[in-house]
Amino acid sequence: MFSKACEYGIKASIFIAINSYEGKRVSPKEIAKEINSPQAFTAKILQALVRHKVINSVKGAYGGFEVNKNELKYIKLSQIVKAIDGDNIYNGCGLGLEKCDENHPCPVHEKFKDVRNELKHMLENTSLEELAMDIKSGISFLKA
Amino acid sequence: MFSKACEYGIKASIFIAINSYEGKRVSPKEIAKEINSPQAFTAKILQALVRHKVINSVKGAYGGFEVNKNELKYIKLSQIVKAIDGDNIYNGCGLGLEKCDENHPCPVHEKFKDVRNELKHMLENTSLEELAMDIKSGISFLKA
DNA sequence: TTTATTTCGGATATTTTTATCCTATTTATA
DNA sequence: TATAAATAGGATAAAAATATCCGAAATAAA
Repeated sequence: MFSKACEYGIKASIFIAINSYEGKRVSPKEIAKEINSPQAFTAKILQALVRHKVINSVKGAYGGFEVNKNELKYIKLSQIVKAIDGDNIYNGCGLGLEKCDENHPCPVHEKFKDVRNELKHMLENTSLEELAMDIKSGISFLKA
Repeated sequence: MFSKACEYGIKASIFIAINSYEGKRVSPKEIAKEINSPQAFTAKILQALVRHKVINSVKGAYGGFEVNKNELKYIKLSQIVKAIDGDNIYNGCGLGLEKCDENHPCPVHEKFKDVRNELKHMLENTSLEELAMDIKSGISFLKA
């Protein structure tokens, strides 16, 4: 469904959110340990999220990654997914046709709509804040 | 969502279905041309579908790929997807956790359920027959 | 201003997925 | 039985995704 890069990006963002909530910046090293991901690769993904302005980075001593605490509830999963995997999962054809729309649909175009809408709805209505809260309260987990 | 291999597998199966309906067997060459896919790679995928008994092959002169005309309505998309991409899209964790269930859920476990159920429902309730009919009647298309 | 710390970004390596090529095997028909 | 037409399957190749390494640039504090 999502690429490894995107999975790491989502988990990393949640961990950053938890810490930003408490005014702490975190490093790729801490993040990778907490979400059980390869550190250098994770760092690259964080860079991409910064470029897309999903999260913020502060260089130099006492720096690290953070998100604006007040924006936590407005940052949606969809932003992270689009930043890393692009919008193919939103707009791309389920069977990979270059051109696939109402006028020239692939065999599963109509059937796929419901799935895509459900996914879209989920991604656009799930905030980093709620995901972070669930981790904090022990309801969900970032690694096995 | 699906791998390229799976996309080819679905489109190939539909084309085979159309032809089997008319009593004709088809070759990887014809299939690849019709669904706009690399021929040799498509042939490998067809082999996999045969091994998983989704479609049938007949070797030698006048051979080719076919499906039992009478079973067309009972062959569901889910069988093709499982044969090629495995059941990860069904059972795998949305964020790639090795262990992710009700007792130890990933951050999106609950939210993901609806999406997965919608997808599962679609795959398990869509038959090769209906997809083939739509192509035959010009409602949908196998290539752009 | 120097130092230690930290992100940035280019280069490279590894693994997986996608794709190609060639030979062996099977089978219907002449 | 010989031949031509097919699929089967192993060996490679190419491309994309995943992962690692290292030096450059930025920055806070001593």
